[in-house]
Amino acid sequence: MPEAVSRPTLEAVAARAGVSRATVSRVVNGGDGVREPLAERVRRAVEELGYVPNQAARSLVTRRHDAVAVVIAEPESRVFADPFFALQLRGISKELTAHDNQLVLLLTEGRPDHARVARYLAGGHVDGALVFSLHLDDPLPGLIRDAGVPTVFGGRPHWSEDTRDARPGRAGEGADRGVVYVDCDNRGGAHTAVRHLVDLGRRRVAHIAGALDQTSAVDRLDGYRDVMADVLGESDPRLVVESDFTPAGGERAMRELLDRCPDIDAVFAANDLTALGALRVLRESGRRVPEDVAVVGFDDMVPVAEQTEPPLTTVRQDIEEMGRLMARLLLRGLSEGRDGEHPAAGAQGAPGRGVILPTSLIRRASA
Amino acid sequence: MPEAVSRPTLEAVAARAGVSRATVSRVVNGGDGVREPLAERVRRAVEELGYVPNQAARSLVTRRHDAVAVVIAEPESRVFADPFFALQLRGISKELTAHDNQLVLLLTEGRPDHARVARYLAGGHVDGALVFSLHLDDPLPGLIRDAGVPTVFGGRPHWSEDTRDARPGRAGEGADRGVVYVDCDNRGGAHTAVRHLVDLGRRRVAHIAGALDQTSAVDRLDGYRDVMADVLGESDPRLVVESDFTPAGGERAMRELLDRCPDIDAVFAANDLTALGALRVLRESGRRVPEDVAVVGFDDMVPVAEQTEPPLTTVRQDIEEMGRLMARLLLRGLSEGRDGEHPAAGAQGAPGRGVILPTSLIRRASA
DNA sequence: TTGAAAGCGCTAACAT
DNA sequence: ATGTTAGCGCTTTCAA
Repeated sequence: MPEAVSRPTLEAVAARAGVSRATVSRVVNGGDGVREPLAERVRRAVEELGYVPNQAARSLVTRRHDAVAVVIAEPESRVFADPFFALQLRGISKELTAHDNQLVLLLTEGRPDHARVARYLAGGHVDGALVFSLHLDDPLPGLIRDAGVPTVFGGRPHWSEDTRDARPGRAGEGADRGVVYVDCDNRGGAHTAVRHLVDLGRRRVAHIAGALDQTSAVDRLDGYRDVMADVLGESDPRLVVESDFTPAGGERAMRELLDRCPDIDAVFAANDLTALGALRVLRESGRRVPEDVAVVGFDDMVPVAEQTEPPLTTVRQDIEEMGRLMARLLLRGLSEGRDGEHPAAGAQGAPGRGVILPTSLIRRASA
Repeated sequence: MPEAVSRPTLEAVAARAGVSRATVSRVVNGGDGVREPLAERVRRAVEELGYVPNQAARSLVTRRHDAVAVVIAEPESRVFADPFFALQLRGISKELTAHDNQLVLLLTEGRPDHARVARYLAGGHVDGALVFSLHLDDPLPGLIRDAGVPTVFGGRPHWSEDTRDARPGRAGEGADRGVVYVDCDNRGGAHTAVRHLVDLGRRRVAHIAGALDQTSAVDRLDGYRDVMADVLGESDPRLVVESDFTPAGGERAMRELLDRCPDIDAVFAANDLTALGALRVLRESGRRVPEDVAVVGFDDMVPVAEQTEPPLTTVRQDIEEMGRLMARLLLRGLSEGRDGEHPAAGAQGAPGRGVILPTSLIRRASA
């Protein structure tokens, strides 16, 4: 297989078309200000020579890269293993592609990688970054902020000071104004799920929470509490167990719950995987689902939710759309930054801090 | 948040260190041929200024990008949705990172994207490509070949003319010599799985094949046939059904199989998801697993395989390692291409055509 | 061992 | 509307 041979340059195209480099450049970049017959000649020359612009040369002068970094921290964690990220990436990819941007994927595992990523971003290799921050104590988001790269976060960062972070004493504390992020309505979705259980007549509704160092877990817990407080005046703290978003964790939590309160008549699990574990323990314990205990999950990971026994009622979020939206927000911010507007605002401009996507309840057999 | 401010240049570092640009360049790139005291001064200046080389400028002259494209065709398909790709990406990412290369992710959906990807690769934006080709009729691999970019394939391409493609009349036909690819030992893994079932005393062993336009499905089928022919002299064609790697497909196939041959005493499913569907139908039909029918899957997608009832015996492949290996092969080919050697060989050099990773049987309860 | 200088291929002022 | 020209920041001969 041949090495990449030297590609034709602008110069070559210009020679072939009998025009100057500037003219070719104009045609190649949108071509306004060039009379049609000439433009056509140039286009033909481009075609004949198979000319493709050298991006490096172009970036050198424009200081743009038409490339965006996607940073995913700790791919070991559950998140990367489930279809979640695949879908999100797909959404991001579609949007970037539609705007002729490339996707540079940065996966990190641990500290040394953080520095590497920060350096890369600070190095101005990409025009912006889409960052998935997962854990409360993750230093990466901070580093990235410091790198001064326009950024949109996936999932509410813990320092977002958003009002939906209902925990007193946290909101606003050390927070940044103007952080742009996209998330699904975790709290609202949880609300819907628990409401559904309550509407079914259930009163002893337990919650298996996710890892509470992730905002999604916290928000879902808050949504659960909203309803419980609303309906029952107060929620029995014994009905909540923290878990870790995994099936094994779900099993452990369910056992603990059953141990504490054998009279549970419903469970809202922080995600579908957790629900999977819970279902198994419920079955082992001789309880029928949904007759004895109704179960609702979160995520609607279809391959999982449809295959459980019974099929899982769960809260769906449009994951691909989240990805697409993140990319759109970033690109919009970038182009605004370029077009003057609020040059200093970059991606963190007008659109406001966070965009929350709606969720919906998918009813199957488990509740 | 500030826009990316103008970063310090080589020039600035040179001025600060009181040396020429050339000297700084030397130090930054490995620094041989520069006396220690000077080199040290340069390093300090780099440090103080927070200098990061401008990759565009560098690429412009070196014609290298230290970037590799990962092309994944049809992310709609099952492949992208399951943890498979996430793991593979992780392996690739680790290896690339270790060699200071960036990962440019190219996801495609359909024809228009093919052209786009081909153009991108031909445009010389990256040094090489890692390509996942899935389907027999996928034009992408061919386009990529024509683009003249050093490439390593993930999974045996259908035109690999490898000897493990046992189907007569196919081998060699229109094939390329020297295609580099990495795959797991699909045929051997299938062999092991079926052998295991036979060793358990099963004789009516059925196979639910994957989509036979993918080489992995074909190779697994071949492995199954190897053993059946070996043990029973010949395999009953009614024991094989083609499916599609999905749980729903597995259900359909299992029904069909049960219909044709109610006396089946074992099933080898093309992957774990298929096995999942098969298990459900088996249970519905009143058969016990493994007592009445033993079941073996393929992939060892842990979250699935451990959660089935009963837990699934399956063939494991080291997916992350496959990714890592692909990247390693490509980078090696690239550096050989650069260092002279067989400049024309590029990534398709000495290492030979395909690298096949071993598989292993993970025994759980289903067989 | 170090420095000076010539581009890499492109865009964007500025001329015409 | 088109051409001329001056770099973008870097590596890499070539000279010293």
